[in-house]
Amino acid sequence: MQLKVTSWNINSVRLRIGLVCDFLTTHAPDILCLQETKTPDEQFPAKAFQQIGYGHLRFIGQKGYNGVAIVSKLPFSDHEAMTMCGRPDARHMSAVLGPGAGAASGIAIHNFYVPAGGDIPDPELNPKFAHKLAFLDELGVWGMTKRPSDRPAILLGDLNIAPYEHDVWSHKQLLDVVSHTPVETTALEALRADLGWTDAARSLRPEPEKLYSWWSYRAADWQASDRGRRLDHIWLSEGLKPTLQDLTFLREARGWQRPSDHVPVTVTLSL
DNA sequence: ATGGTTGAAAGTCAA
Repeated sequence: MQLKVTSWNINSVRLRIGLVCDFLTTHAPDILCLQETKTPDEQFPAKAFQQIGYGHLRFIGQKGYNGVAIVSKLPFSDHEAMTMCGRPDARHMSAVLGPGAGAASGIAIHNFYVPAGGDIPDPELNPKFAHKLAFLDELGVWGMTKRPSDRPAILLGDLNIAPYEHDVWSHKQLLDVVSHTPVETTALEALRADLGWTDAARSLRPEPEKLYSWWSYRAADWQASDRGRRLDHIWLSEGLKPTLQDLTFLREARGWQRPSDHVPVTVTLSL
């Protein structure tokens, strides 16, 4: 079977439920992982997903900030929302595909929303940046000590870091801009490599090709200036690496009516 | 060096 999984920072799932449903009916991933849903659980638009064939939902949200969701055609056997950095931030949701998911059963999906980190790249001066670095530390500790290593897994989400030179429009100009500073990029790369994850995007489309998943709302013309960054990632555990068939950044989604500033990133696995 | 836009929310904070 083929398994299609999408990660998308939606920047309010209620505001963009129409776009999300259009995306699902057109591209039909088996699983969609959302970040920045900005929606308390009692207001999550579950029915809209259920009506178009996505009957298996796991979400955790807050009023106005953060929030993650896993929306799936395939059933789960288990799920968990980890509390990160001791805060009620709703920045993680995981689910394990259930026995009814065919060859995909047993695969764990980990959906993360890493803190953006504010503007000043100094943990002494900026508590948001300190929080981001602490979150990355905790992610590394979780990967080393808590994640079952015998279970195939996909780690994805808005990691808010563009790790490589060609993950940003100008490596030199962004070296002191939060999302591309050496302290962040080395921390992310270390925890990815040390834990044996494969970066799906760079596995199929290596540097120096430019790859972006986010373009600022502040650009006068995002398409013309094309000052993007690759902040959204899909990582595969060792065993899933040979199953990777395809990867797509849906750049056109940035040009939709009232778009998110992030576009959907999708992998297709052949199981 | 600064400003530019968006969302949730109802003045500002976060991104």
